[in-house]
Amino acid sequence: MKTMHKEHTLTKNQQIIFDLIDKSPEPMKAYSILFNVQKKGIKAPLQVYRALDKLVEIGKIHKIESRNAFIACQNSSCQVAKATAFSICEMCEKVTEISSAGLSKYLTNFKDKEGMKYSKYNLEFFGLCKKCRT
Amino acid sequence: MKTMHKEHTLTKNQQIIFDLIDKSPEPMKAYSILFNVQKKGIKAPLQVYRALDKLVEIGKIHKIESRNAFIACQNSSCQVAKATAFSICEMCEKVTEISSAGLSKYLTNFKDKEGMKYSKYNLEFFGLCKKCRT
DNA sequence: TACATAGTGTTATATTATAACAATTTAAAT
DNA sequence: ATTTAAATTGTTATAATATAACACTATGTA
Repeated sequence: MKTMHKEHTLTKNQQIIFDLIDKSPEPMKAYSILFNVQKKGIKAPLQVYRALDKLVEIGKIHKIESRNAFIACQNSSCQVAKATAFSICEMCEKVTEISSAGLSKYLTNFKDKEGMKYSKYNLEFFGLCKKCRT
Repeated sequence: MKTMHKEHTLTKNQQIIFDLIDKSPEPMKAYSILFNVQKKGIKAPLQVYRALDKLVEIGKIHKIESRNAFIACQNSSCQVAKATAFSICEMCEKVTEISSAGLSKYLTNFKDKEGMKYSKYNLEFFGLCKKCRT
């Protein structure tokens, strides 16, 4: 078997939208995506949101909740985990996905006061990126 | 000195909106807040959003980003920290603020690949609450 | 083939949030 | 007490984000 993950063959709309997000250096907002794919025949918000929903579901992209924006996954394990962490620069809005085994181990093993553990989480760190700090 | 924190005396609108959120057993959405305070003379979305912005800024409430909803702070240290963590039940939408010294210590000491540390973060855990698990 | 599931295209609308501007209140500093 | 700056308010309008509903089409699989 080549892989453990189901191969999600993307549909036309999903592929168009994924390609756009994937080559963007920064998170993209839904209506900016819409504007950019109109020449490819995707004309309505719902077409964009449906593709975004699916891409998020299968882990190809993530939503940056505090920014209502979408970024391509940098980390193959997200296809199964739904456990995400990002650093966000409050000056230039640069977003970087964090893939730290230590962090994810700590968070998946974290127990709340009732002893409950969580395999799904989203963590957003805020600060100034290297460039903006200098 | 009684306290280290500046006392933010809330204005009328801020107090009305804080009281409403504080006595709500669940996170409240902006337009639900608006509906509930109209009898008190707050008539426009902007009046609500302005109060919400201020209350978030001074740490009296927090925004649950994945739900676009607001919850009163359960944890006095938020007035200074802006470092928040929540558990969210995906079934009943119950939200609980997590205050764990261990977790906050781990996260504020966490270093990314470039050695960068972050004092501001927001973490949302997802799962099923005690009630919904049974 | 036939059936179920997922995806599409479309119109309309719901929900969340901010812009701009004039007036008023508050805090603090003379 | 008076002046001044900063914050808050009230208001109208509008921007930005997201979903409902419905008819139709494509795809995978039994």
